[in-house]
Amino acid sequence: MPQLTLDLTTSGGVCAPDSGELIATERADCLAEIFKALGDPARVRLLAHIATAEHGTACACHMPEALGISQPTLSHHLKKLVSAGLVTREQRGRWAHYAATPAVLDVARDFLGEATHGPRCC
Amino acid sequence: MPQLTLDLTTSGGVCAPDSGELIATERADCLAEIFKALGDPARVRLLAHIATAEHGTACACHMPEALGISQPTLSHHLKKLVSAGLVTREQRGRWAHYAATPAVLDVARDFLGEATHGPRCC
DNA sequence: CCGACGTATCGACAGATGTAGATATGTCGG
DNA sequence: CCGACATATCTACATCTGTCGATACGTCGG
Repeated sequence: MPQLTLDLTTSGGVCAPDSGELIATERADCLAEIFKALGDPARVRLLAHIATAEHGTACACHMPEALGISQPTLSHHLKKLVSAGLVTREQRGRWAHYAATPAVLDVARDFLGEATHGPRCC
Repeated sequence: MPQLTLDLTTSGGVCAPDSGELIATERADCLAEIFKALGDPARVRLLAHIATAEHGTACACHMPEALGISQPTLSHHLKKLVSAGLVTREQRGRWAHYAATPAVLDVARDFLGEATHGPRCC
């Protein structure tokens, strides 16, 4: 059912009609998924740990003790990061190595940049 | 019960000892709170809408219809954004105007930048 | 082939979250 | 002072999330 009510209220009021942009639902969903994956302290530390590792990749074997979480919990968090595309998983023998995905990080960073710079007036 | 089993497994294994940095718990909590506030499509669109508004501030009055959500839900989301420090609230008469907080956005953006650039090897 | 090991999945549970209707609070116009 | 209006809070509820013990899966060494 479409909104047929003409909002004449705005013309009578003082509030400006509206000027902010509305980003597409798909993009909002995509960004929200990325940010949701980072919405946990354990995963924030995890990503930082992986991204700053020596060769850009980190083995999962030492993470439980390093972060103070159980191994199933670690696996759960890593799965979320992988699902969001923030990190990639590579099996090497019996060890799992994880690496950050700069492209996806940039997607989030670009959005924050747009929001920071505000309306491109000047 | 403390773990008394000496993990000599690591010395016998092939996996590198560990090199990734561990960021402080406080910082991880702070970042996670920011990202969690952005971990919802409605709030992502909300922030984009506010940040791209004409004078950098947006009135809440048109947001429910613009985003297709109810007024209590909008208020709930705005409260989350304010709590995380991503936006600030200013009451003007009977309207509430919201503005983005670039400093907090930069905190999140800087973290993503660190994670993107990976280990500062070169 | 077997046992040790690293990792993922399953099951369960407490707690958090998104949503909207009903209601309260506060502000303006008359 | 009262009614219209913008916004926040309260309440309720279904769903999601984080956590970990138990267990299954896959890989290696012997």
